[in-house]
Amino acid sequence: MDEQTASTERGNGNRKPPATIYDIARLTGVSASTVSRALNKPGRINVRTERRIRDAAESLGYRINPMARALPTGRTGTLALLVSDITNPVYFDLVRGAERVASATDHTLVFAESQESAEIELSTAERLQPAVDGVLLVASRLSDEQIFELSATKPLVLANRRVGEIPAVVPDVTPGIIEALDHLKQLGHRSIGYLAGPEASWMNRARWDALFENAVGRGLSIVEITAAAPTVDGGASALRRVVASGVTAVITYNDLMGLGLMRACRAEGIGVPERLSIIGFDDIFGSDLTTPALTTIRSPLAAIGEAAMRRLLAEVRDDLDADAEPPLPTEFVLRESTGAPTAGSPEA
Amino acid sequence: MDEQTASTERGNGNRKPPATIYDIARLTGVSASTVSRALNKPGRINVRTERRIRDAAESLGYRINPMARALPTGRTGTLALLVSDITNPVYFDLVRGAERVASATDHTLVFAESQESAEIELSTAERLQPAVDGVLLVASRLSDEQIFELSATKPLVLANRRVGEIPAVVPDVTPGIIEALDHLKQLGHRSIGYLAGPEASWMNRARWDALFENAVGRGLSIVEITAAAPTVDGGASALRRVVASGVTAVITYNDLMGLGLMRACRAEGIGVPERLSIIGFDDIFGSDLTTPALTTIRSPLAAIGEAAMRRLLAEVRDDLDADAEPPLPTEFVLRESTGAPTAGSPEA
DNA sequence: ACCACCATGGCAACCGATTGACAAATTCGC
DNA sequence: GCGAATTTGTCAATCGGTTGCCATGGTGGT
Repeated sequence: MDEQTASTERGNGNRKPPATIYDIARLTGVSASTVSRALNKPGRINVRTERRIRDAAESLGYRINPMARALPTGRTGTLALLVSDITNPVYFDLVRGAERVASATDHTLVFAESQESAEIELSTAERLQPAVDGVLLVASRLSDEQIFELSATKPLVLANRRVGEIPAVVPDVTPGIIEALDHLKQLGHRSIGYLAGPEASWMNRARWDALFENAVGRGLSIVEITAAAPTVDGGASALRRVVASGVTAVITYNDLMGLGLMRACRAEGIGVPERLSIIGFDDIFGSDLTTPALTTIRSPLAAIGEAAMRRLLAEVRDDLDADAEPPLPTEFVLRESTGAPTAGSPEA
Repeated sequence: MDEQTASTERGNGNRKPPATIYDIARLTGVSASTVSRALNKPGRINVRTERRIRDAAESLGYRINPMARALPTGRTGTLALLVSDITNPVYFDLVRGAERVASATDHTLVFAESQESAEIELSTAERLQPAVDGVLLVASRLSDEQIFELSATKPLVLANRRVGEIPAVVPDVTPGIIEALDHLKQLGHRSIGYLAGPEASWMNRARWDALFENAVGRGLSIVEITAAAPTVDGGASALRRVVASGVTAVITYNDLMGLGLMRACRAEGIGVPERLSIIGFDDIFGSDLTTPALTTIRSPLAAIGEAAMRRLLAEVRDDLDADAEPPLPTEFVLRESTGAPTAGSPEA
């Protein structure tokens, strides 16, 4: 006794089934294959016939069924973008740049987050892979092996991480860091702290390494300070350790932590930049809205998103050129959260 | 004779074609249809056979091909989410809530932005529709007719907008607004401004209407002030008009504009909240990081995203219940950008 | 006139999975 | 022990497009 029969009677209502190439074929009196060619292989079919077919398609409101097309061709026309945390403003511009390139090339972007969990990241990537032509992993937390395996199945590109020979797009952190260090040195700072990001983050390593290298070269002392999480709260709760370390300036793994640190300073009555100079990383939305506005090292996020997506498209198309990647330098953005240390000359 | 070891010869290299149910069938000595049933219809197949098949699938690293499945069934297992602007932090939590529900039900979320253009929104929606089971339109800028048409093709749900009988999830703006107005009245404000959002925004209308209704009922005077854009810059550039209007407090269409207004005040030396009280809308990321921190009317964005996605899933499944939607009240969040007007009692 | 050649359109075999109909094998009732 | 009921698994059609190959007819060169 199943009432299943009257499926579309009530409720959701009456949706007209979408038109197919067979409908167009019937309407114009040609075969389906002719319709298919008229629509995709310009020139292959007589212009007048093609016109008729296009008109018929138009009048029927025809939209190609991407699934049906994907089956024989193997191309889905969609690309996946995986980030660790959507609510992290760092990815805004990156996502946006990627989206721009994707839609400019008539690709659909599927987007997912891994909630900072390597496990979720892996299962999500695996779930997505069969449905897309390629995957863009942003700041992946996976192990090198896992990434290699994923990359063996479908085209894969990394952003803000490097693994073996797998195509990757990463900014050059050095320029911004050099500027920042020079700036701090010139202000009179001698001892600098780095409020570190997640262990598993490749970018965290890259930043620390560049920082270390260049600080030492300039005769500045530098210490790594650990934090609970690369978030506002993580930055805030690290203040005690920062103070205890005795540094006069801190560079944080990202702006979120810088902002958190600043907030904690305010709560504790520690003047920024009088008693502590703070420099963030990334230049996310909002870092120029605080008081004082956050000095930071900007990553060219939109450009990274675009470049990574272009690289992925090349990979999908199996283009063998794609070498002319322009460099993506970071840039020091001077705002208000840095100043001379208290031991130096007093404010004018 | 397994030369498989040489995984990455050159270039993109040699990707092994993914396993199909036919591979499993061959390996286990049954037919493809048996494999299909073993994997999807628990109980339909002998348990021992099913076991063998599942093991074989596992060992081959089998992943179902969503395209191939979608063809006969008509179900793609993916849902589309369309927002006007990804870089608008307002959508963060909403997107996240939606994503959570989608992945909890094993659905893939496709995500796109319309860059505040109705035209792009329409074409994107049309492009996405054939590839998904349903569409979630957030704060759509389309006309009612266009939305009706889209909704005639596939299941569609609206968030932050209402059109006819189309399923929609919108917060109840009134509670937060009442609290905000009471708060301002109590501080001594008599004349309030509303810095308006986009003409085409349904939510802008809804907020203004509720504001107007309740302000009048409280004996407060209220004026609508237009702004160029619902952004930080739009808010900043509206400061002159705000000042000219003579109001002592402003409620802005969203936090972005509130933040912009605050920034402009700072640049002009206008004290907040001493000379102007500012209340935003939404409680986006960053609104508690400024100085002063922005008082705002919070929308339950994550809950909206979740509810909307649940509604969409019900729609897709053709569930006929789905009436028990809990209300989604806004909430007043008191921070530091509001205070007594200068004409009132001086600060203690 | 003869033939090569090109433009045009149709036929049919896929792509990978689903599912109704049915055959073979097994179990059960009496 | 015989037919009936129930499992268990196979066949073949189908979803909507794509594409290699072939058939047809017209054109032009010599």
